[in-house]
Amino acid sequence: MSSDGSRRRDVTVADVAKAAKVSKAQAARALGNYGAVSDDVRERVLAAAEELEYRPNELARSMNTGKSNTIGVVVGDIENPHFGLAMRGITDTAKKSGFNVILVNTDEERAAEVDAVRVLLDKRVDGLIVAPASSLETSHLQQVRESGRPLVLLDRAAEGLDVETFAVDMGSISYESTKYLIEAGHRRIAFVSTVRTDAPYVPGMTLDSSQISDRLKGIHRAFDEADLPHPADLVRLNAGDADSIMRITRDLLHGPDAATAIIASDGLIALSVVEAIQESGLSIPGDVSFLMYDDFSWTRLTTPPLTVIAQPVYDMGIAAAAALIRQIEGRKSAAPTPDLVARLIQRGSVGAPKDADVLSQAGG
Amino acid sequence: MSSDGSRRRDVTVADVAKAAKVSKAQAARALGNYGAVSDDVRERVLAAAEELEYRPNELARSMNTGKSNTIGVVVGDIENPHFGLAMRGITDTAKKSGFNVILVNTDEERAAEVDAVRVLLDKRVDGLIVAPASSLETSHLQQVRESGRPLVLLDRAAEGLDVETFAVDMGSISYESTKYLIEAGHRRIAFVSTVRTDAPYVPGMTLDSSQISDRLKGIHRAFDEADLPHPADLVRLNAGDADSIMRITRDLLHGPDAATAIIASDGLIALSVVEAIQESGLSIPGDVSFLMYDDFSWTRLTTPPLTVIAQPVYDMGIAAAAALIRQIEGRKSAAPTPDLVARLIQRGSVGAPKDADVLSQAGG
DNA sequence: AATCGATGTGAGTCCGGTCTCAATCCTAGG
DNA sequence: CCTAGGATTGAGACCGGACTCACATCGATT
Repeated sequence: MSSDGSRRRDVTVADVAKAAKVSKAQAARALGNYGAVSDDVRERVLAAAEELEYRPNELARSMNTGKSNTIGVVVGDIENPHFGLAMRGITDTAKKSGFNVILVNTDEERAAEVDAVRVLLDKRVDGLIVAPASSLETSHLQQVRESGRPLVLLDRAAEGLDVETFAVDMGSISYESTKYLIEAGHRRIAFVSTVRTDAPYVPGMTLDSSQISDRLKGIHRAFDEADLPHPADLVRLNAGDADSIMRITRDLLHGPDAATAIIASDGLIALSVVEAIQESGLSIPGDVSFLMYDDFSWTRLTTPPLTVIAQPVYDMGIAAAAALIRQIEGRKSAAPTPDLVARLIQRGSVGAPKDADVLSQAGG
Repeated sequence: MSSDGSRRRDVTVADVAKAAKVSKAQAARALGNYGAVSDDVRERVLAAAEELEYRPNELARSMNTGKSNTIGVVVGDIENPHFGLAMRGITDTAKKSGFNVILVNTDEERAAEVDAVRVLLDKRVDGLIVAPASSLETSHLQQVRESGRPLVLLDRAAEGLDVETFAVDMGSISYESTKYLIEAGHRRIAFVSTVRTDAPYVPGMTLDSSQISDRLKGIHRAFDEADLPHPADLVRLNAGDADSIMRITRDLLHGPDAATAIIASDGLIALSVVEAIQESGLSIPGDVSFLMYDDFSWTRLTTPPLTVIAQPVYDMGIAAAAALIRQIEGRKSAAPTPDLVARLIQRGSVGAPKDADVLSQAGG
């Protein structure tokens, strides 16, 4: 079908052996560099291999070594730079140890994730890195464990699953950030996240995402500590596409009980929130303060530059891959897990609320 | 090593066959859904498979079908949202046809790319999508062709290689954009790119990247057509890390012959260029006009929003994957290649040059 | 009732490597 | 000169499915 002969049968050890006039076993030994081979044979085999442009079939090799030198990575959305960067950390690390990476995107759908894990297992990857869409329904991850293949989690934890997890401590950074906002005078602090829920938010409800639960707990803790009521009405989940996020934002900014600060749960949300704020003709931080998760480069270019919560995403990718590979190779944990801490980077998007007095009265 | 028994041997057809008290062949037929199998046997086999939690070994299957249902993707930098988005298009399309994607990042190093291609071929991927780091040195891609395995190119063309390529026509969009800048009064239009060269830029020199050559040709054409000299001194290649880009930008903005407009070759460059402009205390477009490739969401959030050249990156990914899969499945090109055209999106970062008169005199 | 084609079925081969095992070759020690 | 023991070597099993082939089985045809 294609221009030249096309389906040239691959050269195999047997072909090389024949060309070098030795047995298949000897050729395999010379090529695989194992067992005992005389210099004479080795030379002839290697020459023949070179001549025939022999390339070992990794599939066949994997089949009886049981190792594929491949790791599977399952993420929600590779289009999100958060994962793009983590992926970079993973592939960089994998390459160093001679591993390849199969990437599966789940669109944050649990069904897709279950499927992805199954397919990767069927493909006999040596291990899996998963950023679980749900922290609660983890039976498919449990199955990975049962299959005996190494698994590490990225970005999010999974309930009741004894697995190495590489994510930052969301509770403490959320607490810290909220405290920062409260100290700046904010009482009406909104939190916008894509996490899906069946019911509307009520404090303490069980959420699918450990990340988001932890962040909410952090917010809660900061409010409790300041002896202030936690404005549960400002927690907006189920923020899906750009339109819905903009609608939510407009809603938050509207009315007498408007939010004075908004925390965007990720970079994608941030884009739409900021856009909606700008479209409303409001200024940051004059009218609304703004805080977002992930320190993307562009956050320095807006006017004002945005105050962000930086997560060591690249390092998380590296750490996850390193740990997984260590497990695959059956080595004991040598280096302790590097501490993956998030940092609040104060730039220009957080200020005092416009009508601080009115609000503090309403709050107290 | 891990909590429970760990290395449980995988369940094979033979195991299922034994449990169902039929021959391995019959079990295989029932499971693989081919050949003739009586209802009785099928039932027993499926029940046994269920009971034993049988999962076919895709490796073994691939080995004698010769199909791995896997495609390899080789890109320069997955961290770059440009590729992140393309990757999304690829994985979405691949999944629909039951293909998995092995991703290799080359860091735009040709050596890494050569290696990546070899490894993927060894892994017996069914086809390859490559965004070649170099449009000139393409012998490794030629080898892919010779191996008979399908190959399509993404984002960049490769000299003298008869392969389906999915990229926008850089020449015309570059021409159009330059013309737009010239008509706005600009004569000193700078172009900043990461492309590596051994020698400093001279018009018409051979570049490693077809993309960049085409863009430069477009710029050239626009200048020629306007009967203006093309300011070759403002073409700045080898813009590597953020620091060097910022240095280049400061340099372009400095002195009597400063640039009045800057075109950033990609999103990463754009970030540093804009940052440098802002740091210099200059305003866009008051002091400098700015134009960049790729329409990332954040470009709408800066003040002013940035004028960009939008490329249908996601669609390019989809088209590339669809074409590759079509080739793999040996089907004839059904739908014609969708036209992948770039669009100039005028927002707020291009205006008239500050001292238009002075410059037009200098230009004419 | 003998024949024929359409199932059903099991034994065994093959894919392309890795690896075991027994046989053969060499060389140094006795 | 003979032999023990390590170095070489080739035959063949094996990994886990897919698939070929020869051999039943069985209802339908004439």
